[in-house]
Amino acid sequence: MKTSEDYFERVWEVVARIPLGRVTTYGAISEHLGLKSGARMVGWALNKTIDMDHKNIPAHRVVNRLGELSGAIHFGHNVMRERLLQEGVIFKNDYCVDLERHFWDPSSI
DNA sequence: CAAGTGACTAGTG
DNA sequence: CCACTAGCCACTT
Repeated sequence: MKTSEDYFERVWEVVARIPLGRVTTYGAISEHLGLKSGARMVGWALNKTIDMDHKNIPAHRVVNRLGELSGAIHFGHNVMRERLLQEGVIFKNDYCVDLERHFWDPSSI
């Protein structure tokens, strides 16, 4: 628990910096944090977020590399989608956002 | 302690 | 973009 705790905090810090109406990917976050293949751990961190009621963390702005709302399973389908729609995110279909248009690079801050 | 699981990704065809 | 493989690491069983 202790080793991953710092990592979780870092993830939350990055996710909290995602501008409104923008999205990023698990891989981009993990890479920005220096982990070569920690994409799965990013998911874990966000899952913890829900458990702890970290609603300050806009986890709905994190999607997989294809722009799919892979997190909607744990978020509640409609919730994640509606939240993104409310922020003006364009969807390619019900389960996939337009990543080309809304992608935000964590390193660009 | 071994094997399975998961909000993943990159490489290859 | 699809299908398949391998790598990844914390956590659960």
